[in-house]
Amino acid sequence: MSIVFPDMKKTEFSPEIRLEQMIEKLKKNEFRITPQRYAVLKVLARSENHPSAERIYEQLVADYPTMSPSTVYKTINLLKKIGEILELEFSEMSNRYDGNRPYPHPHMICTKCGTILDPPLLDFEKLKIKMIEETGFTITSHRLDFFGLCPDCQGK
Amino acid sequence: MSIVFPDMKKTEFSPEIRLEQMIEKLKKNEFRITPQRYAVLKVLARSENHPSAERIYEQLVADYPTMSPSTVYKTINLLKKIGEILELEFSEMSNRYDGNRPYPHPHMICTKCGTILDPPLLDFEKLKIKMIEETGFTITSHRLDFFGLCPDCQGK
DNA sequence: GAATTCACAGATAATGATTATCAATAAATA
DNA sequence: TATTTATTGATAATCATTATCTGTGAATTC
Repeated sequence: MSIVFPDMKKTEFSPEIRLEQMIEKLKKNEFRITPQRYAVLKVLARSENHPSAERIYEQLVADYPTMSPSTVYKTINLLKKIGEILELEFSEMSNRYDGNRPYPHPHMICTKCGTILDPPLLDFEKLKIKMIEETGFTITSHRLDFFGLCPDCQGK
Repeated sequence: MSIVFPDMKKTEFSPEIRLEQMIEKLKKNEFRITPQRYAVLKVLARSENHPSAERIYEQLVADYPTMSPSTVYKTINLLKKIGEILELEFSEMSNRYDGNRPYPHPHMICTKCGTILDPPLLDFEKLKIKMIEETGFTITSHRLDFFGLCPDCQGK
C-alpha cells in the first residue's frame, strides 16, 4: 500500500521551463514582465534552497544595483496571488519561498541553521525513516496543517 | 493497514489533570507557581480553541487587572522551554497555542476566520476525506513539515 | 508620432507581534 | 529579620513585512 499526497504528483520542471511557466502565467493575468520581475523570477525558478525575501534581494542587488527589497516583496506577493510560489510561514525567522515546486509538499527544516530541503516523496509511514536515511537529519518534531474554510466561512 | 503518528498516541487529559501536569513540570524545573502563572496555565489547560497570546491576555485581564501581556508571553516561553505547550507559528497572524495537547498533531485551520481545531486522528490516506466529513471544512491546502537537525548541525 | 494614461520601481515611513530592558516588588532563603 | 533572587509589568526596541508616495517609463489613444 502506497500513500501519496495527490498534490505532489506534479512533474518537476527545469529552471528554464519553470521560468517560462511563471512568465506565461503573469502575462495571462496581464502583468508586465519588467526587468526587475524577470530577475526575481529567474532566481526563484532555479532556487533549490527555499530562500527568504532578503536572500533573494542579496542575490540580485549585485547584478541589478537598482533592485530594492520592496520590489522583491511585491513580486513575491504577485506570484502568491497567481499561485506560482509556495510560501512557508515562520514567525521566528523570515518566511521562505519555493518557486520551483509551488504546491504543498513536505519539508525537512533544520531548527538550528534554517536549512530547508525537499525530501523524497514516499508514503507517510516510511517517510520519517526514509527521510532520516536520505537526508541525514534527526527528526525531533513535525508540523501537519490542513488549510481551508470552516463551515461558518463557506457561506460568506 | 493503519498509519498512526507515533507522537499522537497520547492520552487526552482533563483540564484539571493538565493543569496539575504543567504545575508539576514547572516545580520540577524549579520555577515558581505565581498567581499570574497559575492563571495563564489555567486558561491554557482548558482551552480548546488554540488561543493567541493576546487572546489569553484578554481572558485574564478581567479577573486579574494587574495582568500584563509581557507576563503572558513570558509564561508561554517558559512552557515552550519545558515542552508543555505546542506553538503554531504564523507570520500573517499571531502565533497560536495548544496547552492541552502539547505534542505535534494535525490541525484544521480556516484561512478566513482563523479558527483552528483538532481533527480526529486517522491514517493519512483517509484523513483528508474524514476531516472534511467530520469538520465540515473545505480543504484547499496543507502544510507538512518535519523539524530536526541537518547533518552539519548535529556535530556542533 | 505626440499626448496621456497607467502600472511599476524604489525610497521611506508605518505596522504589529514579539522580545529586551529595567525598576519595583514579592518570594525564598539564610 | 535581613538578604538574595526571581518575577512582574511598564516601556522601549526589534525586525520582517506592508503601506504610502513620488518619479519614471511603458502602453495606449488620439
